[in-house]
Amino acid sequence: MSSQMPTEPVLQWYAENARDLPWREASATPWSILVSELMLQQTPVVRVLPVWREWMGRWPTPAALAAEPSGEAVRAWGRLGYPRRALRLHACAVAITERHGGRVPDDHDTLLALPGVGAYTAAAVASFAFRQRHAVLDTNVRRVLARLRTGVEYPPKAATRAETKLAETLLPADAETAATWAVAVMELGALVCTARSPRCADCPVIDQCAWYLDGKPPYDGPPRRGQTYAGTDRQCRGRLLAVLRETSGPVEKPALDVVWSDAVQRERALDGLIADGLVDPLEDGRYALPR
DNA sequence: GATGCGTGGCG
DNA sequence: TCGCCAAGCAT
Repeated sequence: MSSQMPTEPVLQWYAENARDLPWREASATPWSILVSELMLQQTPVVRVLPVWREWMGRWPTPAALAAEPSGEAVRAWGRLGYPRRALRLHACAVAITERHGGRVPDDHDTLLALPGVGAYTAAAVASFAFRQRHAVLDTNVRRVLARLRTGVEYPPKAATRAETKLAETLLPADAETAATWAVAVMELGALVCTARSPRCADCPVIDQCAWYLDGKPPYDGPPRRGQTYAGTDRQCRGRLLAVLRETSGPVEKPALDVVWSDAVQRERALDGLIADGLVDPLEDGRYALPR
């Protein structure tokens, strides 16, 4: 006999405990869901909420965003981090407007071809917006499955074939149920089966959790990545771009120079921002957000 | 497959 | 305090 499936208890838990997030409401559109997914890449929900609301009020359709300079998307991105995502979202809006009649595509492979849309985001939009049956493997789901079925505290750094197969095995046959299951497992990982201090007492499937039943053995693999930040090019880039975001028009070079003392690193970071299309060097020597 | 890419909150 | 972590993607 196969082991007990976690589907029903997780679905019931979700029905009773899901957060009221605006991109989950019935009024959410495929576009608003796509925007939320790009913003949520590596960024906590609480920080995304206000920016997402502003974006939806200002750019309710892909065409509305596509009509603006990409720099406006970068400016409105605020301090969400990884501002290349703003550029990619703008490029998404242009592609959707020009190639897909202004409608977010509902096909997984077509979604995958959009800028900034990888395996996770394509599956998430197909599932959440179009109620299709896809394995949606984000960091939350990977952690839940690692504990529940594999019996380890954390999943491997990079998603493996085995994880995908496992996720597909657990996917309910019915598409609508699968779509709810996908968001439910993700929510379980976000609220209960958390990385640092899991709230196992509140878990609806604790009775079948391989990790818990084995006494919650601590993580045993290679050291998990520690990304230093202070003094890095990333921090420098952030400082430079912040100046441009907070200024309405182009800025003079000295306005950029004052935010980072190491000139070599500063120039390298600025060149990187220009190469990424996040900063536009004007002919008069000033710098601006891109058109 | 390993790296680079922001930002801020929390244990 | 400070390392870890947060709905990844592109190269």
